Amino acid sequence: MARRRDLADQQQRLSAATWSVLAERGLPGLTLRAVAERAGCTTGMVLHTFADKQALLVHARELLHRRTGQRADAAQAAADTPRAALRAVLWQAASPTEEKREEARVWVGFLAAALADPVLADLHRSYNRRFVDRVAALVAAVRPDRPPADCRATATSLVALVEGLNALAAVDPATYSDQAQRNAIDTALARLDTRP
Amino acid sequence: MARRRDLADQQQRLSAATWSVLAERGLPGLTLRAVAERAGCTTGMVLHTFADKQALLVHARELLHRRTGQRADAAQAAADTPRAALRAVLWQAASPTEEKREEARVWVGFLAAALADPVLADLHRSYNRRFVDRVAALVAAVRPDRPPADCRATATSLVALVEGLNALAAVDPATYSDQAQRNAIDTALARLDTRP
DNA sequence: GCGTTACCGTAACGTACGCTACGGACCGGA
DNA sequence: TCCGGTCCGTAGCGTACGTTACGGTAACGC
Repeated sequence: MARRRDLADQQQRLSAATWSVLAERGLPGLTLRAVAERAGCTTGMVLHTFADKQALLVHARELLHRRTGQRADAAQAAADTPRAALRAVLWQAASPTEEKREEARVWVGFLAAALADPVLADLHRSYNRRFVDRVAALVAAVRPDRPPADCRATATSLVALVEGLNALAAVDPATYSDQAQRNAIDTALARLDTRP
Repeated sequence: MARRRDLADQQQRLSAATWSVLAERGLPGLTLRAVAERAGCTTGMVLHTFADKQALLVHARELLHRRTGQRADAAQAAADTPRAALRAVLWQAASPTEEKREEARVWVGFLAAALADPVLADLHRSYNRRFVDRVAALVAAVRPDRPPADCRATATSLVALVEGLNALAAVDPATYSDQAQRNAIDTALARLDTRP
């Protein structure tokens, strides 16, 4: 036996480097060389940690999901009412900080990549549906009187609104300012009260 | 003098080929060779018509805007009331047909490209703001009693919802079915009645 | 009809990509 | 201390990209 490495740690660091490059240079700028440079190693090490570029992409996509999922968990747990939880989850999905704008850019990059990569498309669908499920459960908690199908429709609509705000704010933060985003979400949420 | 060519026609045909490749292979698959093959010519002709690849991209982006703009014009003109016009414009922006799904894919591609290309980012902002202006004017026509700032906020929210639906439906048409999209838009529009 | 000129196909250049083969470096065990 | 195996940096392969240079070709004016 000899030299042992922390595989998980390397994967995480390389995923973070991948993400950083994605956010900064966009999808076309995401090359193994750029990732290696950002991570402070060589392409050899990158391809010893991940079998190929697609494996790296998949792992970075999972990392993005984990980050947003954890933040959603935290927002949900910190709220004391279902209504506050729903609002907190949607607000955190919007992008008030620079860090989350970066996430939004990466998200858009992966969305575009999913259009041509079936594996990434599967991941996107899976993660997005999980997000819809989460929101639908919260909507059902806020309005237990509504049929589940209604809650699900409302949830898909809310998710589309939030992701649309995120995507548009990534390119035009002036038009889709933080305040505009929160305003849009709150207005959409107000419908939960006024309708039967 | 000698051989004259129809520059505008060539630009249009090459833009269409660019768009077709974009929709089918995504942004990474958009190469000058692929465009030339799709257009039935060579890369030499492509680069005699457009100075470089970016010029081709810019022209294709303008073409996308022109198509969606024309369809919005038609939808708006065919409606007899402001409310019907607003609904028609938003519905046509959503993607009920395969042709518009293609447009949605191209739109997502250009959105991602805009994250790394300042020129495309400028174009995106310009076109998107024009769309927001159009929707805001329609909202103001439906509810003349509301202050313009309110109409604009509602418009940005509606645009974010529509573009979010488009983007998500491009990758997951099962979850974001045509009916789900129209349902979401109509529900958002219903707010125009119920609120003061 | 013929020369001139605009036009475009051909071919290739330089670059950067994903990926691989190989050899040295490093570390745990004896 | 030395051995053996694991690990990773180096170098380079083949490919495909954007772009360019050049020569052939087709059309217009005279």
